[in-house]
Amino acid sequence: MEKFTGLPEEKQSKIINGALASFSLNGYKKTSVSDIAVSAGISKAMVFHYFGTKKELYVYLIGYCINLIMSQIQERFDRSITDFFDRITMTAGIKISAMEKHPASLSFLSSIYFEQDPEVKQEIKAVLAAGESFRSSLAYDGIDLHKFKEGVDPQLVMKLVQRYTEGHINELPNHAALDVEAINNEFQACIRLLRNNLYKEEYL
Amino acid sequence: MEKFTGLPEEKQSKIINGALASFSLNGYKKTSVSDIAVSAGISKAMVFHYFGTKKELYVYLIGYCINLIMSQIQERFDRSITDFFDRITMTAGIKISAMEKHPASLSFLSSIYFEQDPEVKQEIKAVLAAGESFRSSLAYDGIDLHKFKEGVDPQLVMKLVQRYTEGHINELPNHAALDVEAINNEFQACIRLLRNNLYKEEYL
DNA sequence: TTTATATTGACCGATTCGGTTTACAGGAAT
DNA sequence: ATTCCTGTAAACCGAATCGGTCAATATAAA
Repeated sequence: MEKFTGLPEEKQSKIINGALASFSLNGYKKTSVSDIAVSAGISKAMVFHYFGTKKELYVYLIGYCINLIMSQIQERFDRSITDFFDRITMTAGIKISAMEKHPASLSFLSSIYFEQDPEVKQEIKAVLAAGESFRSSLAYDGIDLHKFKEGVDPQLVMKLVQRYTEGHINELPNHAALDVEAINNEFQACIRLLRNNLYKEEYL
Repeated sequence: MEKFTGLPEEKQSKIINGALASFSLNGYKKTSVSDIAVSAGISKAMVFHYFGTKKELYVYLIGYCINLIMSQIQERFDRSITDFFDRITMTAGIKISAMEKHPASLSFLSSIYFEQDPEVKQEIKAVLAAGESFRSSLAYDGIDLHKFKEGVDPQLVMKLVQRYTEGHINELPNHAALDVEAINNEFQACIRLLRNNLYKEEYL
């Protein structure tokens, strides 16, 4: 792997982005190393020279993308925000900016969620399990759950909001940059609605 | 092909939907006939028995899906609506209901738009060209273009609206049935906005 | 039981797969 | 000039899979 990490950064990016695009588009099994080589503008032999096997490349990409968004999160995450909905708004903001800066990595990470090939399923499951607990800690740690009305399950609210933001983020690449703000506004309006109806009156 | 069209309808559907799903997911080249057979619950030999070749199957699916949405359109299209925005609202309604009734066909038709394999590119180009003029006739034939303010290009407005509805329709499968109405409302609000700002005052 | 048909598993040559090996181009050191 | 690296790709490998065929079997009508 040092063979690869020693490369000039620009070349690394080209290879990584080529591989990410190929895998995102067709999944693990249906993506051949030749595809990746063509998409990265190098020969097939170089892919093996750099990464050893197709699987090692795939696993490397998973780690690479996760590191990328992890650093994005650590850079912008503000643990001092303890309000449930403010926290959601902040994490959504991080997601959107990550989508703007590293679209290929994000779409690759969503693609691994559906990957079924037994050759990599294990590795994905592990990384996804780890990510799950991390994500829920981002959403819940230090949050004032007592602001909710009785009978309201924050976990359920989280699921709801999650699906909603997913839809919006999927839509993002289809729109020009100008629309992003409008989408954001709509998102915030939705959050406001939920807060108004799910919080106890004294916390509005 | 009569081998296939003579089959009980339910079996035909299963095969068609399996093939549509496979092709939509992985494109022409990356979809093997074995994939389709598994997805349709029959043996690979039967696919060839029914359709002759992989390409014939693909071309048949294109025709099948186009017939499907064409009949949907003819069933619900109202040529007497001459207002530009009313016409758009109507066609969007048709699209959405088609998406609800035949999601696999719709997603297959969007996938052929990006298909690049030379074995089928020609056929797709032909059918797409024919569709283009048809679609523009749906949008423009008999429309009162003089309602627009001077300097407003209806073609441009069409492009704008088209992109907007695309985004919403892509989002559709991600949401529960209850959300569809909300999305529709938002769509109509957008149309209203455009009409208010692009029509001459005497037509508001 | 015979006959016609629906269906498939096994098979074909060709291609492509993941992965290896060899050969070559060019710079550094001798 | 020659040796010796090193980064790179073309050619190659056996195995798997491709699109497609066919002989054989299961099924049902006669």
